[in-house]
Amino acid sequence: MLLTRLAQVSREVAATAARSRKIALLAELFRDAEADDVPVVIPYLAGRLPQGRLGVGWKVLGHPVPPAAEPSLTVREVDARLSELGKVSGPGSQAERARLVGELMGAATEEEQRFLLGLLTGEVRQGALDAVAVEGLAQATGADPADVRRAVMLAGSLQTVARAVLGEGPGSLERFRLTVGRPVLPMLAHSASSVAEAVEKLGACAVEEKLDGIRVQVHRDGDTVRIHTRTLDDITDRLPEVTAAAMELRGERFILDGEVISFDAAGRPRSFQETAGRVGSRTDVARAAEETPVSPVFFDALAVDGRDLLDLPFTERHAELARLVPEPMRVRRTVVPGPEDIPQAERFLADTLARGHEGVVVKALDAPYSAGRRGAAWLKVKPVHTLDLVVLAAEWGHGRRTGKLSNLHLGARTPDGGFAMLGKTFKGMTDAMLAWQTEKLRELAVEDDGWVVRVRPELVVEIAYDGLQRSSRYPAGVTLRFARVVRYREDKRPEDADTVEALLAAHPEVTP
DNA sequence: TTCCGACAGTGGGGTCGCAAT
DNA sequence: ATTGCGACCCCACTATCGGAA
Repeated sequence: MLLTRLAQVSREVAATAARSRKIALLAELFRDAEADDVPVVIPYLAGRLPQGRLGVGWKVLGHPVPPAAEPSLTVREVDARLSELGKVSGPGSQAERARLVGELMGAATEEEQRFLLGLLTGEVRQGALDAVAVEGLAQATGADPADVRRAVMLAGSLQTVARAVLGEGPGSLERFRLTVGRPVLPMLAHSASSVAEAVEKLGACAVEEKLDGIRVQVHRDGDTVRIHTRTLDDITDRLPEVTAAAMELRGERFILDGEVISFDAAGRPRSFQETAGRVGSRTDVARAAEETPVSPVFFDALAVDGRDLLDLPFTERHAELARLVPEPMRVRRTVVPGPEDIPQAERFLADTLARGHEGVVVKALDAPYSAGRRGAAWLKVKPVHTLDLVVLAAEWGHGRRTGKLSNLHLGARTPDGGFAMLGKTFKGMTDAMLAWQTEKLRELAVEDDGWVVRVRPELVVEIAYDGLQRSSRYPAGVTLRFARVVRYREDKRPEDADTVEALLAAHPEVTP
C-alpha cells in the first residue's frame, strides 16, 4: 500500500467530525490493506509507530526538506526506513538520524510529509485513535466491536488483534484470553468532587486510599515476575524489591494491580517526585533501591492461579486478593454499604489525608474489572485547593485553539510588590472563556513575540490545584501541581491576589 | 427529546538518560 | 561538567458524537 493512500485517509478523517464517518473511512482502508501491510497500517492510522518512539523530535525535524512531486513511498518501505533509524545510536547518532529523516522526507510529497511529521512527533491529531480504529476493524471484518475491543485490551496491543482478525476473521478473536505474563490495559478512574457524591452515585462501595506513586501490574508465573506500568512498559529491572515481594506471596501464578510508592522511615509516603525519580532510575538500580526503597501496595487481582477474575464483581476479586496478599501489602480500605454511611466514608478520607496520602478511590462492589476503560465504577476523590493569581502572560494556542490565547502564565504576589510566576495552565476554560480571555488579554498586552504575549499584571483568575511541588524552573522554588482555571475574578484587583508567602505557609510539607 | 458515557484534544511539570557542547 | 532534548511518569478539564433512557 502506498503511503499517499494513508495520508489521504488521515486527512479525510481529520476533516470530518462524525465518528461514524471516521470509522467507515478506516474500515475501507483496512479492507484494502495486504496482510503484510497490516502491522504497519494499523498503528499508523492510530497515530503510533510500531517501533515506539524513535528519538526524533521537533529539533531533528526542524529543517524543512523540499517535497517530492509524485508519491512513490510504500507503507512498508517507510516502516523499514524508520526501523533502521531506530537502530542508530552512539556518538554522531543525532546527525545520522537527522540525515535519515531528511532523506525520507525528501522522498515524500507535501501531504505525506505532513502525515510523517505527525507520526514522528506523536501528534497525528486526526480525531481517530485506538477506539475509532477498533470500530473500523470491526466494520471491515464483520466482527462484533465489543469482541474486538476486549481482544485489544487483553492483548494490550491493537496491531496483534488487527493482524489476527483481518487475516483469519472474527473467529480468531476467541484466542485472546487473559494470560499471566501478558500485560493487560489497566482500568482507570473518573473524578468526583466529594466522597458523598461518589457514594451516592455508586451505592455499595469500597473506599480505598489513593497512593501518589506509580501504577503497576505485577505478573508472576512460577519463578518469573514481570512488572508493567500503566502504558504496559516493562519496568521489572528497575524494581527488584517488588519482584522479591511478589515471590513471597502465597501463589504461583497471578496478576495483581497496584501502586508502587516509597515510604520514609516513619512510614509516611515520600513525595511523588521522589518515588517517580526512583522508578525512573535505570543506571544504578541497586544504589537507588538502597536510597529510596519502594513498596508495592495492591488493590486488585486480575488472575489468581491462572484463573481469569476480570468479570467477577470487585467483592470477589478482592477476596482473592486478600487470600494472596498480606494486609500491609494491600491498600487500606473501608466498605461502605450505602449512602446512609457517607460519614464513615468521610472519616476514612480525612484519616487517609492525615496519613499523607493523595485521596481516595471509591469503587462499586459489584463492578467487573473493565480493562482499558475509564469506567464509571471507580471514582477518585482528592482535596482541591484554590488561589487567586494574576495573569502575567499567555501563549497562543494550537489546533482547535489556534488564534486564541490559551496557556496562561500565573503569578502570585511577592513582598516587593511584584509577582512570582508559579506555573502555567490551559485547563478548565470553556470556549467562551477562551474567547473572552483572548480579547481581554490583548487589551492588556505589552509585548507579543508570536509565541508568548506578555500583559500588564491586572487580570485576577481563580485557580484550582492539587498541591505544591518543588521546582527548579520557577523563582519561588515551587510550582502548582495540576493547575486549572475555575473562573475569572473581575471583582478583584491584582493587589487582592494571593501571596507566595501565604501559599508556602499553606503547604508546610513542601520547602522550596 | 434529552441525557450521559466514551473519546479526543490541549497541553502542564518533573526526572532520567543520552548525546552534544 | 553542563546543557538540551526526548521519553515517560503523573494529570484536569471541555467539546463532541452517538447510543441509551
